[in-house]
Amino acid sequence: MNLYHLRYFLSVAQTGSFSQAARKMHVTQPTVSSGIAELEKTMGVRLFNRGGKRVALTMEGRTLVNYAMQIQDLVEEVEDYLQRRDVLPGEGFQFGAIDAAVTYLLPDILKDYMRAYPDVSLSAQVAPSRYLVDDLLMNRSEFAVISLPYDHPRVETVSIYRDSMPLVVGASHPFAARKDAILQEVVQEPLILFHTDSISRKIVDERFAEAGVSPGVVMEMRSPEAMRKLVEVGVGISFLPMLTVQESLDAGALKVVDVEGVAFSREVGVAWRRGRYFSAAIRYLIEAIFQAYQGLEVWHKKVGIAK
Amino acid sequence: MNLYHLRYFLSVAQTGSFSQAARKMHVTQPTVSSGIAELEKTMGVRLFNRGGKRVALTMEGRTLVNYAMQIQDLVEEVEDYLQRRDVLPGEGFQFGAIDAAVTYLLPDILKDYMRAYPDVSLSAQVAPSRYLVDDLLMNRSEFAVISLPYDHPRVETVSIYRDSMPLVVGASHPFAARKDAILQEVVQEPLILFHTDSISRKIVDERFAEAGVSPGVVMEMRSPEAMRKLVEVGVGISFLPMLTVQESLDAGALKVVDVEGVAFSREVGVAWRRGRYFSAAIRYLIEAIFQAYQGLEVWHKKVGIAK
DNA sequence: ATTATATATAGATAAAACCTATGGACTGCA
DNA sequence: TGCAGTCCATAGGTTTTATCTATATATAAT
Repeated sequence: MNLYHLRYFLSVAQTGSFSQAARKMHVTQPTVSSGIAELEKTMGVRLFNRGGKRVALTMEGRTLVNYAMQIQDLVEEVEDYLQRRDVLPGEGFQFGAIDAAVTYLLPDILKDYMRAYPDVSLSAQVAPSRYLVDDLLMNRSEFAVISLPYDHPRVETVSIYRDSMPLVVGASHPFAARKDAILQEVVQEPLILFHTDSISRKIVDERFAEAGVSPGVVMEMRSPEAMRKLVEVGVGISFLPMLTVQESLDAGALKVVDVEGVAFSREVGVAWRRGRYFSAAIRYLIEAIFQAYQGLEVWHKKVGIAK
Repeated sequence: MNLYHLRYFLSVAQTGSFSQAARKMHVTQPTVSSGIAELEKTMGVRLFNRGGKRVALTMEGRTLVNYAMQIQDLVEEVEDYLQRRDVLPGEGFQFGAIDAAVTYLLPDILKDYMRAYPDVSLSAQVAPSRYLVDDLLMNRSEFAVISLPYDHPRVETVSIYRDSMPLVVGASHPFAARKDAILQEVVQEPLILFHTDSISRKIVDERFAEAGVSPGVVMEMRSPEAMRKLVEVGVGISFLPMLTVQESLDAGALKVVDVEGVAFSREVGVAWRRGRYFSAAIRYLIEAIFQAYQGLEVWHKKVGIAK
C-alpha cells in the first residue's frame, strides 16, 4: 500500500472517474488504473464497480475512503508541521546547565524563550559539567551550559561569560579587614574547595601546584551555594565564582580578599556534541544565550561548518 | 513519503538503532539508512542525531513519531477490516425492490439480515422494475428484486418466485358468484391495469393481443396496493399478483375468477448489473433471498463465472 | 450503427527500493 | 593507547515498482 495509490484512490472516489482523477493528479489514466488495481490486489477486495460512465465505490471502497482521508490528513498535517519547523504542543527537549548558569545567567533568557515558544516544554538538568558532558555524549541532552575549558574530541564549546573566582571570606574573618593576603597565608587557612571532578577546582589546583604550595582543604563540595553559606558562617574560606557570591558581597556577608599573583577565573560556555543537528526551537534558545552574553559569531562559524 | 519508510522510521525510533531496526524489519541496514535519509530529505529536517552507540530522536523526530504511529495504526486497522471482509459501522448499501417484494417476500429475510449484520444500514428503493434497472445500470443500487422477465444485455436475472396473476373482482361484483368467465366477457368490464411501463402489464397485453381482443381499460396505475383497494370497492376488475391480493382473498373482500384459456403469472427475481462485484455483506443478503425461495444454484453458476 | 469516451492491457522506459561490499567513526576492552 | 567489534554512510549494481505511450475493448450517446 503506497501513499500515492491512496491519493489516486481518493481522487477517483471523489470524481467517480479514473480519467478525471488522472487529469487532476497529473498522471496518465493507466497509472491510476494500475494504482487502484494494486490496492485492490493487496487488499483482496474490489474498491470500485466499473462499467458505466462513472465508477461507483463498493462498500469496501467506502470503508477505505473513510480511512484514506484520515491517513491523508495526518500525512499533510505532519508535513506542514515539519516543513514550517513548527513545534508540536507538548514536545520539548532537555539541556544541561551548571548551578551558576541556571541560577544567574539563564533565568531571563528562559523567561523570554517561554514566551517565544510557549508550546515547548523545557527540561533543565542541573549538575556539574562532567556529568552534563556525559549526557551530551549519550544524546541525553541537546546542549549544556558548563564551565570551561573542557577538552574533549567530540565536544565543541563556545565561551559566553568570563567569571572571576576571587578569594572570599566571611565578614568576621581576620582577612576581611585586610583586603589582601598572600598565597602562603591562604594555604594555612581552612579551605572549602570544589570537588576534584570540577573544572573550577582544576583551575585552582593547577595554580597551587605551579606555586609549589598545597592547600589545607577542609571540605570538598559540588554545590557552590552550600559553599557560600559555609564561608559566610566562618567554617572556612574559599575561591568562589563571582556570580555565586555577588549577592552576599552586596549584603556584606562576604568579603573579597585580593591574593597577590593569583587571579582565578573560569569561563562559562555552551557545549554540544560535535557535528550534531539542532532543531529550530533548540537553536533559538542557544542563540539567545549567545546574544545575551557573547559568542554568537564563534558559534555561527563552528556550526555553519557542521551543518 | 512512503509507508515502508515510516515503518523503518518507527522501528529505529523504538530500538534506537538502525541496525536493530533493519534486523527487525528483515531488510539490510543500508535500506533503513536510505529510507530515513529519504524521509529527512523530503521533510527537510533531521530526524535522528547520529554518532553514538545509539541514535536519538530530534524534536522533529519525536513529532513525526507521534504522527507516524497514528498513521500506522490507521493503515493496519483498515487492512484488517478489508481483509476480514468486515463492515465499518454505519456503512451500508442500497438495493431496489418492487412493492410486492418488499411487502410480502423480503420482511423476514431483512429481519434476519439485520441480526447477522447489525452494523450495516440498508436502504431499499421501492419502485417499478424499470426504474430499479436504471439504478442498477447507473451503479446507484447494488441489486434489485424485480418482476421478470426483463431482458437487457447488461443485466442478469435469476427467478426466485413464480406468482400467479388471477383475475380478481370485488365481493359484490356479478362475476364473484360465478367463479369463472371467458375472455370476451372480461374485456367488456372496466379493467384496472398496471401502467404500460410495467412488466406485469406487458404480460397481460401480449396475451390479449394474441387472443385478438382489446380490453376496456379504465385506469392505469403503478401501485398494486391502490389497485387492490379500487377493485375491492368495485371501481373495476383487475389481474393482480397473488402476493398482493392473498390477504384480501382470505378476508373475503376479493374473489378470484377463473378465465378460460388464461393463466397469467409473472416471476419475481433478483437482478444485477452483469459482471459486477459483490461485497460479502451484500452477497450474504442476496443468497439469503435465494435460499428462502429458489435460485441459489443458478446464481452460483452465473456469478461463479463472473467473479 | 457510429462516434466519443471509459477502463484495461501490453510493452517499454524511468524511477525507486534494495542488496552487497566497503569505508569511516565511535565504543569498549585489554 | 591500541585493537576488535559495532555502528551508520556511501557506492555501485540489481531487482522491483511506477509510469508512460499505444492500443484494445466496452459502454454511452447521438
